Amino acid sequence: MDKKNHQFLSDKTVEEASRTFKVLADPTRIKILYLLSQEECSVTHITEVLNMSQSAVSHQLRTLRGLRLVKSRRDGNHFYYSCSDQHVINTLTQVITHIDCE
Amino acid sequence: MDKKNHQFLSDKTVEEASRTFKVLADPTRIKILYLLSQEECSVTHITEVLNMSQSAVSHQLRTLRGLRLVKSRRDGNHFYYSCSDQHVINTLTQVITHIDCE
DNA sequence: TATCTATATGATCATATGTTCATATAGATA
DNA sequence: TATCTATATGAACATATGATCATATAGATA
Repeated sequence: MDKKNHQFLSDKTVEEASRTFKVLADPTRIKILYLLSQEECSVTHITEVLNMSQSAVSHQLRTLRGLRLVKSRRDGNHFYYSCSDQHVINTLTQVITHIDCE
Repeated sequence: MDKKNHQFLSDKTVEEASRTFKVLADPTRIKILYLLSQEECSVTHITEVLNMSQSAVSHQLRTLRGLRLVKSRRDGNHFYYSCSDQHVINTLTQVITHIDCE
């Protein structure tokens, strides 16, 4: 039971890290975030590009909004979404880059 | 439907990224990987440090082994585990560092 | 050799999560 | 104002996942 020079993680840190990775663990959210990292998009546009149901996209956007990873602005009947957490985007991009360069 | 200068992700890339993030999404695996990133550990040691059942730890190690994120060596009755995917460790460390510096 | 220790693993069960379906709503338009 | 369009959301359902329990196994030791 000798405690060495470890950096122990607090439960809070672990939970927060888990939360971050959980968001990125879903293929649909990966696609949405990657798309939004390149341009602001309306829900309809996301739906068309990803070839998904409007409902599924909206639900995922709600999740992402709840975690403050995306933000939206209204223009008439359209809502335009964009990324609002550069760190998460960086993490996503790094992993994708690493995968693609193999 | 105008396709702009997007980097589109292949399904394979998305799936692979998802797989990576899924592993890191579980608190138990975060703790195990972080511990192993600091020192090689026996299953018993992990079990004690993380205060978890031997079975739960073994199951997670099996998962991690299957994804080649950890490797093990035998010494008599003990199995010593260590990390074998530095990129995943880097990703984990970066996210944790970002969380802790806030 | 009988037993103990360290580890692995299959089955089961509860929980979490993502999609679909149906429906609600606000702004635009006829 | 009636209707259409874009988006949001609750309910229901199927699937995935992690922990536990019971048990198996190989090496160490009495």
